Amino acid sequence: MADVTTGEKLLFLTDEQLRQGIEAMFFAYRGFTADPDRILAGMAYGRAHHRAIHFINRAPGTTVNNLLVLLGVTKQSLNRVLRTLIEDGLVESRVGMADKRERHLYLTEAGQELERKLSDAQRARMRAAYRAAGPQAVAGFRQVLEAMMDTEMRRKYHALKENGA
Amino acid sequence: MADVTTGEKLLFLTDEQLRQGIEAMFFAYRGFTADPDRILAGMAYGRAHHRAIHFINRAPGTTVNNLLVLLGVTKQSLNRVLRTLIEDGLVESRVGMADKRERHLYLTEAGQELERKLSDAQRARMRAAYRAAGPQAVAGFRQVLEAMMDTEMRRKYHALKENGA
DNA sequence: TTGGAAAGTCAATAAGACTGACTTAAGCTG
DNA sequence: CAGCTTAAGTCAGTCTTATTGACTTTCCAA
Repeated sequence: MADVTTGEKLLFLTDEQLRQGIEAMFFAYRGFTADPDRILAGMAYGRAHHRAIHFINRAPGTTVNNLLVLLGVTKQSLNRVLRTLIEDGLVESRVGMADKRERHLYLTEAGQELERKLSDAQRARMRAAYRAAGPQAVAGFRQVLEAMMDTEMRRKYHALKENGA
Repeated sequence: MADVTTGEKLLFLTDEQLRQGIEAMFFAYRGFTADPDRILAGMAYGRAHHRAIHFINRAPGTTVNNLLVLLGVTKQSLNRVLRTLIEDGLVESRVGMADKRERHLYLTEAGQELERKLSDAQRARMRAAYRAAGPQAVAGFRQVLEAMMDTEMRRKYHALKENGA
């Protein structure tokens, strides 16, 4: 019976429990993106723009290459998004001081305003979920999510936390 | 100071904490979909096919309309995916007994085999994350995810659980 | 000074989604 | 029975986000 691990652990590692976790992730992620998606639907922007804006706000001065890796997209993909954001005056691209090949990205006033609008909506939902579930649940939530990341992404996640802390 | 809620709750409801939660969701979801995506990349299928297969397996005999709402896509979108799956012999579509307008969807042997392959990979990651985080964390994880869903989706999530339990 | 890295661009392609319009078949209801 | 509604399926066109591949410009560094 207790061939793999303790009885307590066996209880929640059944296929059924794991499937429920998978479905919870699926449905929750839909909720997670729903509010920003709604806001962006009106403008000429999509989820890709939101992600770029989020991470530029989070790590101001980040380079294009940095952002590329963080978002997990190709240069060409990001460039299209970035170009419209720069043209529309939401993002500023400054030539690097030390290395002039690099471009450092910053949100303009207008960019920060949109960022606030988007993240306000997303944080409101997050806050409600956190409140409903309680502090202990939140700690567990964070632990499981972190364990679910690829090693490389976990590294980047922590790097961002240092930044914002 | 304690104007909104208790001190204990204030601690983890700072903007910074919420932002970290948002980023954790983003990075974890990437990990969550990475394994099935890799498997499907070789074949002519994508994430949309995976989702259809998952839910048909989960609720065998479900109707097209049911699946539509569950996945949150349009009829035309689902139909393209479903058509290829039926053509390739992974999904079977049976005319309804009670209502002949309805089509009930089932996985064939081949469909079940692919489902197993995909969900094995996804469950392996889930299992590893659950093990690493521990039982208490898992309970919290589930609570927060559930609180994050839209009401309608939470209803559907519970309906599926009844089904599979 | 030359090789390689960072950024940017052009072109072609694909998956996955959308709207809108329309057909077919079948159920329901007055 | 006639007529409205519902479930499914299809055709056509569009959009966003992503891809690969090829190429240029700029510039750092050995």
